[in-house]
Amino acid sequence: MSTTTLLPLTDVSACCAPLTREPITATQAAGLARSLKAIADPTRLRLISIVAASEGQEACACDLTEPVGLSQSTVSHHLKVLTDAGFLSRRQVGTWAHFALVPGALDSVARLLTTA
Amino acid sequence: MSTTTLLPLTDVSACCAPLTREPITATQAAGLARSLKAIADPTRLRLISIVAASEGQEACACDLTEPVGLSQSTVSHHLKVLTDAGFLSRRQVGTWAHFALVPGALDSVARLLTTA
DNA sequence: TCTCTATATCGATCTATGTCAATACGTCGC
DNA sequence: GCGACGTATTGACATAGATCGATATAGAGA
Repeated sequence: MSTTTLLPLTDVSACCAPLTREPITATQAAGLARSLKAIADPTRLRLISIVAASEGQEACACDLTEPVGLSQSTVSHHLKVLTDAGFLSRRQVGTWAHFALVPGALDSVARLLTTA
Repeated sequence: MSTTTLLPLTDVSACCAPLTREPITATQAAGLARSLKAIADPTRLRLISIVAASEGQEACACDLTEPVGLSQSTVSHHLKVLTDAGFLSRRQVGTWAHFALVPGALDSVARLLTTA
């Protein structure tokens, strides 16, 4: 797995009709499910939340391990999942890795779930 | 497992601050993750979509098995997951089971993901 | 009551995933 | 170049979850 260079969020937002307008296709469902799976984890939600609440909606990886109370490798894995899914972006600054919220990524998912 | 009488969506919507305002607690993250896990599945998204697009946003279970192309027991299981999570409601009509969208359930999740 | 039909539950299996320890990779300062 | 440090990757393990066939349950009708 891992290096799947896919742009799930792009696909998802390309689909225009909200979930509740008309039956979605299997392909659309798979795409949206992939995005939702990426954020359907307590740790990843907390990571997103911490990043989002940081200065400039960006945080160093070194500041993310301690708050969630998991090992460094596990946090790194979660950050990769979120980055691959298009919710976070990664910026390398010397030895440090900075993660930032991708603007609109969460919103495009939220929009698909909105019935109104 | 199974008969866990919990009201995840109520808990979730009780939490007011959106995900990106300030770091959410582990408990809040767990609750939201549980709701998201319930809809982070292609089949369940399709079931929701079919129900939502039906007359009165309600559909008979008998009409849900064929469209998703899975066994009856699997579809029944998915419907139970969605019902337990508070996204669908179940109404018994004789032998038939009718499932309907719970108004506002998807929206309350969507609202938590919205950054604006 | 008996049977048919619709739905739910059970048991089993296979896959996906969260987690960690250990290790590899890359960058910085000396 | 070398060692220290931050991060990513690998391998292993345990648990959760998706799926199915078989069975149980329950209501409808004859």
